[in-house]
Order: sequence, then C-alpha cells, then structure tokens
Amino acid sequence: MPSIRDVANLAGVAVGTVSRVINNSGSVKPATRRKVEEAIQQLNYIPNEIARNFKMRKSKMVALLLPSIWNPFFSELAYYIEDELDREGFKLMLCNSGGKPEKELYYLDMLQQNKVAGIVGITYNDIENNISNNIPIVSIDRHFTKNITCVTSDNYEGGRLALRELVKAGSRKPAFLGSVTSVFSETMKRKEGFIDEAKSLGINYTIFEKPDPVLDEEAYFTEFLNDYRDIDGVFAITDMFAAQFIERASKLGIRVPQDVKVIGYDGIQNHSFFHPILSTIRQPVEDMARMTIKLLFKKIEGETLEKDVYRLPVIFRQGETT
Amino acid sequence: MPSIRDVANLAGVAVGTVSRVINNSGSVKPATRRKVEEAIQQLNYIPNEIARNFKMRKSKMVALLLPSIWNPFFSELAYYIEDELDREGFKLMLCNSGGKPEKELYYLDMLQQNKVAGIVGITYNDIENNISNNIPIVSIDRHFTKNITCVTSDNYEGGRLALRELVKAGSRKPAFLGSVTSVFSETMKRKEGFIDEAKSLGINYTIFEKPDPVLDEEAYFTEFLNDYRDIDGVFAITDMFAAQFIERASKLGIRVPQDVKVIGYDGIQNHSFFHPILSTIRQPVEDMARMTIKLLFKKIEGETLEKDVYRLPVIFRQGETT
DNA sequence: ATACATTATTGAAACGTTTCCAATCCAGTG
DNA sequence: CACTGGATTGGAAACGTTTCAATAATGTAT
Repeated sequence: MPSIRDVANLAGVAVGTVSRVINNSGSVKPATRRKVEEAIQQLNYIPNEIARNFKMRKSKMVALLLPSIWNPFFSELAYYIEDELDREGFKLMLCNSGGKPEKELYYLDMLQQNKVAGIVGITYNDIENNISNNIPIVSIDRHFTKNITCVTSDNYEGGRLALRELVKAGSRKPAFLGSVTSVFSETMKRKEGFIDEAKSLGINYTIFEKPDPVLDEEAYFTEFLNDYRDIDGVFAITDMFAAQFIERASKLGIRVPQDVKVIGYDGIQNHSFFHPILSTIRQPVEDMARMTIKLLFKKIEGETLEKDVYRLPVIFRQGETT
Repeated sequence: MPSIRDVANLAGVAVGTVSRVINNSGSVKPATRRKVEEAIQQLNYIPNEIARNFKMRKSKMVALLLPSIWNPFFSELAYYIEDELDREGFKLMLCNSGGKPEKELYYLDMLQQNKVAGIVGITYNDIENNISNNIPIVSIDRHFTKNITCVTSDNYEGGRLALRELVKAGSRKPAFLGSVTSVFSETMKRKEGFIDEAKSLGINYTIFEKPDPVLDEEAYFTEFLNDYRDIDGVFAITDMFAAQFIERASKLGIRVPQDVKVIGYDGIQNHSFFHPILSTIRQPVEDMARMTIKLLFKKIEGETLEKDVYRLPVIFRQGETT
C-alpha cells in the first residue's frame, strides 16, 4: 500500500508538495503538479482517509441512531438522509438500537469513541445527559432541551387535521388510539391536536391508550373493540397501529370504512399494491430528512440555530379507509 | 479532549502502561492498574478510536452497498446485518447506490480510501474488476468470480417450487414474469428452475420478460395481459413485481386467485395487515444476513472459504393469491 | 543589474495510539 | 548475600497525513 511518501520519492518532491497537489491547497507549479500526478498514477496511490481523519481530528461520518431500520418509515428516512449526506461527501453509519435504552447508551458511547462528526438520533432515552462532549446532534420527533435540535412534522396540526377529516367522513364518535411512548416524544402532540379540535367543534371523543409499550397488542385492541362499540372513527398514532386495528376489527366483523373510518399517521405506503390503502396524515419524510442533515451541517460548522424545534407541515392523504 | 498522555501524567506512569491497562494486554500490577483507572475516571478520558484504527492500520467498519435501503427486502437484510456485525463490535456504513453503476464505482472508491474492513455488496456492476486492493467482499445474490463469495437463496429450487405450487393450486397455463437484470444476478436461476420443473412435469409454460429495467412497467404488464389471455398462473420474480401485476390485473377485472393464481418471491410482508397477502417463495433473510457476515469475518481473518456460492433453502408461504 | 515582492518548495513537527526492546523491580533460590 | 528469571514498567519509534515556518526560486519594477 503506497503512501504519500512513496509518491513524493518517485516524483522527486517533498511530501508537503504532494499533499498540496492532492488537496488543491497552496500553490504548486503546473510542471510539478504533473510530475506528482504521474507518480500517483504509476503507484496507484490512494490517500488514506483514516490517517487524514486522525491528523485533522475530525471525520466525515454521521451516525443515524434509530430503533430499527426494518420499520418502513425509518428506512425511507434513512434513504433520504444518506442521499443528503452524500452530497457533501459525508458517510452514514447505521445503528439499530431496538429502542432499548441500554443499547442506545452503548451506541452513544461508541460514537463518541469514533469521533463521528454528528449524530441523528431517534431515541427513547434522554440522549442529552449521556453525551459528555459536544458532538452535534439533531433529533427527529424527540424534543429534549436546547442543545439538541429537533425536526418533526407538525404533529399538533396533524392531530387536528385527522379529527376534521374523520368528521368530514361522517364520524360522530371518533377515538384516538395510541401507545404511551417517551415523554420526550413529539408524537404525543398528535393526541393534543385531536383533542383540541374535537373540543372546538364540540364533538365527543374517546382516548384509549396502550399504557405499556410491551403490552400485548391483541389484548389492547380487543379490549377497545369490546368496550367502545359505538365508536365510528379512529385516528391511530401511526399507520402500523392503524393497520393492526383494522385487522383486528375485520376479524370481529367490523367493516372499514363502512362501520368505522380509520386514519393513520406517517404515510408509509408508497405503493398502492396492497389494500386497504390507508387514509393517513402524511409526513413530509424527504423534507424532514434533508432539513435534518442541513441543520446538522450547520451545527457541525459551529453555527447556532435560531430555533429548537423545526416543524414541517403535513397533509391528509385520502385512501380507502375513510 | 484528554489523551492517553494526560492520563499517563496524572497517574504518574508511562503511556505504554496506560495502553496496556486499556487493552488488557501485557501485565500490569493491580495497584498500577487502579491508579490508571482512577486517572481515566477523573479526566473522563475516552480512547480515540480513530487514532487506534490509524495506528493498527485496520478499522472495524463494514460497508453495505445496495441499491436502496428503502426497498423492504433490503431494509430487513440490513437490520440483521447490523445486528450480526454489532455482536463482534463492528460498525455498519450504509451506501445507497440507486443501482447506478457510476455511483457503485464512486462508493467502491470511497470505501477503499476509508480502509473499511470489508464490504457486503448488492450491486449491478461487476465489482471485481473495480476493486484494486484486496478488501474482503461478500456479495448477496450476485455471482461474479472466485474472489467474491456469494450468498443467495436457492433460486433454482425456488423456481421449481413455485411452478409446482402453481400447478398444485390448479394452474394449467403458468407464466414466469421477470425483468432482465444483471448477467451476474443469481435471481435468473428462478426462471431456470421454473422452466425445468415445467418441462419435467410436461406442462406448457410462458416466459414473458421485461427487457429493459427502465422500461415503462405499466405498458409491460398491459401487453402481457392482452397477449396472453389464457394464462391462469403467474410466478413473478419478486413480491413487488407480483404486487404490480396483481394491481394491473385487478384494474382489468381479472380476479386473483380465481382467474389467475400468483406467486411472488422474497416474502417481504412481515405483517398481515394489508391485502391480498401474497403467496410467495420466502427467502431466509435472517439466515442469509448472518451467514454473509460470518463469511465476511472469516475472510477478514484471512481464512479461505471452501465454497464460492452459498445457497440457502427457501420455503413456500401460502397467502391469499393461490 | 539590484532590490524587493511573490510564488514554490522543503523539512519537520504534530496528531494519539500501539508495540517492541530495554531497563528495572522483586521474589525466590542456592 | 549474590544471583536468576519472570513480572512490570519506561521510552521511543512508527503509522500517513497536514501544516507551518523557513528557505529557494522566480518575476517585477526601478
């Protein structure tokens, strides 16, 4: 593996000169440049990025820490994040935490050791207190404190929109179905929006939340369907949750949308191959991803951002369930 | 940011000693060890992994190069790959090539600069001739030459199985639907298996392939449905392809499975929320992912593998389309 | 031609580790 | 008590870059 020194020797110049040729920094005579480039060709020299990172005390690696890349919402997000990073020559390191706090901490520790340039975090834990030094972090959907910028969709407006669309579709007794997640999660605002809009329209509503994330989901849905037989509309906190509800309801002979209208949140179905196609509040995933990375770049550059939370607008996408 | 030298000073020992404490290498007296550990605590010292990689001339980073993480098959694969890597303390770098040859080459080049320990490649290009030095590579579903080990599902048997299942479901005039991809792709064996089994059972079959990957898919399916009206069974090369066919067929009033039985390949639907649930040839994604990484580790260790291609068995999973 | 300004180039230090050899320590032995 | 050998520790080189001060070469105006 030839080094910059070998190139310098072959070209008959100093290593510093080779460095300047490679990086286009400083000035070098055209003739010299040519000599060096020939030597590089001849030796098939490839700059050692690790040595460079080491010397410069920074890398162009950004980590994406999320529960599971398998989740279609996250994989779409990851796709755009990688794309945006690549535009600036940054690389993406992928970390699946499984949502487990100890794994999140383990990864955070590892990322510090590896001196990543920045972190995009979708975590359940309070990341902030566990990151000792000052690695720039942007969080998606989790709002901790000032130090960690948050990018999210407009969950509150999404909740209001969902309620309005349910009503528009004919629902008179709508319910919100969700599961209690992290207190830092912005997604809880979906519920707030739902409630506020119902109140302002004078509509009776029901809130039915799964308290424990690991609780049996089948039991949860069954209980709901038994206890609230007159519900005629459901706003589920995510598309996945909505789909589970629909399946469970179908098994009990409840028809969607005839008996119950259903609206999800996310908009993960990017193809209309499978049915029913969910009516949903669509998050602007691509915009969120690109904004996240742009903000992260700014933080890496040392700029301070004017806002703590950036909320992007959502839209209602009509499917077959309302 | 404290360095190993600061620790050494505070503890009143040499840097070499600190290094030995950190890495548990060589021998160090318990009393000394304690002193050093205290200093580490006090300074909040974090070893610099980049410096380490630099010095050791190797990193624990493995790259996954694939068309798009957004594709559910790949995101499932990536999930297990990351998990298996993490077990040995390796990290995953994610590269979306979009399937574009130039982007694949660009990434390959970058990965060499970054001295990754190994590469998992799902590429359209002939990777082999474009990787100058000897980074260990394991490929999924693409069989190049001896240098790059290939892990794949048993596509040939999968093809035979699909044909048998279509016949079992009552199809008398089955067709294979696929698109011509890379000549290196193992997935073409699905067609071969389909054909061989049809021949051996004395069944008439049809092959209808989309020649150009970028060709309009709607036109392709429409043409097929117009020209082959008597087809009563379809084996599509992937689940996605099958789903597209079903959608197109439905629009023309052709019912699945009453008029046409459909079998896909992959088994990407890990939940039964959306319908129809595809009958499919399920790839053992988790096994493939873990085997890929285990083989890659062996190559990184310098072992030579006994086989060029590792084929894992597939199963038929009954859905609602046969 | 001379002095000066500008452009090119060199050489060496520095980044934070690991590792090897040599030096030192210490317990046990004859 | 001197000696031996293993355990422990110190010190320095090396990994491949970038960068900076110092020097050399070149060009420019007088």
